[in-house]
Amino acid sequence: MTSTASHTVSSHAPGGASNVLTIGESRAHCAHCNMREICLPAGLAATEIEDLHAILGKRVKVHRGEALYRAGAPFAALYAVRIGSLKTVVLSDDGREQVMGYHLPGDLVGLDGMGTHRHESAVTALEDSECCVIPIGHLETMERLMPTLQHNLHRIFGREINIDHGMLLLLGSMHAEERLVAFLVNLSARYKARGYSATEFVLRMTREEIGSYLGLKLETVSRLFSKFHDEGLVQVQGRGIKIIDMPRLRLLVNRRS
Amino acid sequence: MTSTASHTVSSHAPGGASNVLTIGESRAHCAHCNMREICLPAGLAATEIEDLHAILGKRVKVHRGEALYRAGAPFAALYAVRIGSLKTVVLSDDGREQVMGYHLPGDLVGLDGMGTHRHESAVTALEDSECCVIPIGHLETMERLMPTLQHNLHRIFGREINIDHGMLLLLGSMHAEERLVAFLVNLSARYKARGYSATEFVLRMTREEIGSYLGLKLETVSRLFSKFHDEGLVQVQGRGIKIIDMPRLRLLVNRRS
DNA sequence: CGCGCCGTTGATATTATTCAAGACCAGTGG
DNA sequence: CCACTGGTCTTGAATAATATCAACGGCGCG
Repeated sequence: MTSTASHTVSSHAPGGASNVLTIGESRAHCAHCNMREICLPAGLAATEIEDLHAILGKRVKVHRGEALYRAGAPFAALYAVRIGSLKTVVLSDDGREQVMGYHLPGDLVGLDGMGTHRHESAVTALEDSECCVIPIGHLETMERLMPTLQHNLHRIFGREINIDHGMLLLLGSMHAEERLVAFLVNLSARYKARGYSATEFVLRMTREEIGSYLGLKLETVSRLFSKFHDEGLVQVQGRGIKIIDMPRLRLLVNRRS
Repeated sequence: MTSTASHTVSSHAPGGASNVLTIGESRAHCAHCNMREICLPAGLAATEIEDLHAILGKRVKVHRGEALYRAGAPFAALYAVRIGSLKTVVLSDDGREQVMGYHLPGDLVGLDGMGTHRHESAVTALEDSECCVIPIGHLETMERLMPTLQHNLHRIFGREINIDHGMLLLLGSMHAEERLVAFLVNLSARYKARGYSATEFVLRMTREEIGSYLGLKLETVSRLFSKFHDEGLVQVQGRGIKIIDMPRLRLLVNRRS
């Protein structure tokens, strides 16, 4: 992980001249991070953000396909996604793989380790990504000193639970079509909240991963995309998505039976 | 576990008003509660448990079929189940109901309110039940003063997330049969952890509720119970369950497609 | 260029749902 | 005591939804 990577990825890094050495060089600059409003420091005063910086570890870069952490790894930190996207995956005993989360910049990952102090699932980069490391020991200390941070953390835990409940509702009570629509609508909202286009985005998961995430087979996902495309709801070109008729999409999520 | 109800509530006056009845007398006695080892105070020193008592609200009694809280209610407290059993339910926009949790004594419920400060789901008693109330404001204060409590809470949050992930795995990748077996095996383990029989227990949910919980229809649940019964895996008599062949059950959970 | 992964599409099989009928059971009132 | 009632549970047959199997096209990459 401390591997001083051979090349810089930096789609964001200003000025090429800046340190090629390591991403750890600069601690995360929450104050200037685009995601500060939806990430951990949301609502913190400037001075508090400084305090928070004091406990941040170095950032880590995760190449596409590589793991931020694997199932069974000791729980040492939470991670805030800064750039890129990642998936949370669990492997059942018999080798079946299930995608349980799809994480965009600003999301906090790693919470699955809090219960047992070991990560129960693995997190893998879907593209070259970068995460801020928040060592858990330091975080707990800081939390005791900063009620706002404590509160933020609780909010984030709660949000995580709500997200999971949303997925339970999706998997437990929706048809294939509704699931995929809900997935698209949800993604749209999340991209919008992050300042990206709500109508045009690129999926970072294969059909198989999307299927696993939604409890469907990859063929079903593919067929549905084609269907939506034909019906003029969404333009689909491989992983490129352009939402054409959002109102009608929303109707589809809650159709009866 | 018929918890010495020496101080049970004086049956309230007729003309019942609120569905939730607070118990005036005794604060919860964690120190003597059968569930202390799996509940919030697990691992706390005796003096710490006393401190924890200081912030506990009154206990509440919830009659079968009534709500501990409803969706949309302001988030004011967490609740520890003391006696009985409850379900967590969400109602989707179009009126579909989905059971998302089945709670036994020792479980902490109400965490779904942490994200937005409103409960996103409702919790309803499946039988006459009793919960300890832990006001959230007091809890956050206490948490700052007691690292052990803070840590316990984090563990519980994490456990909750792991439980949800388990359900996601179940709903996302298991067949009907596997789901129902996993449900039984899980229940068995939870009853065992609480000092009850691991092989004989009574379901507190209807077939429909179980189906909702597992993403199946009630008829499917019924058929599968009959099938398991015929195969000598489980004796099923209405809601009475007696596990006959646990090893074979375990095999069924992870059968390859 | 050829190879491997990914995505699409069709035909078929399987699984679970839906619709329907009736049994069971506890509680209620005549 | 019995019949009645409403909710729950079981079971069967028909149906719909999704998975599976299979073939092929495309794209990126070494």
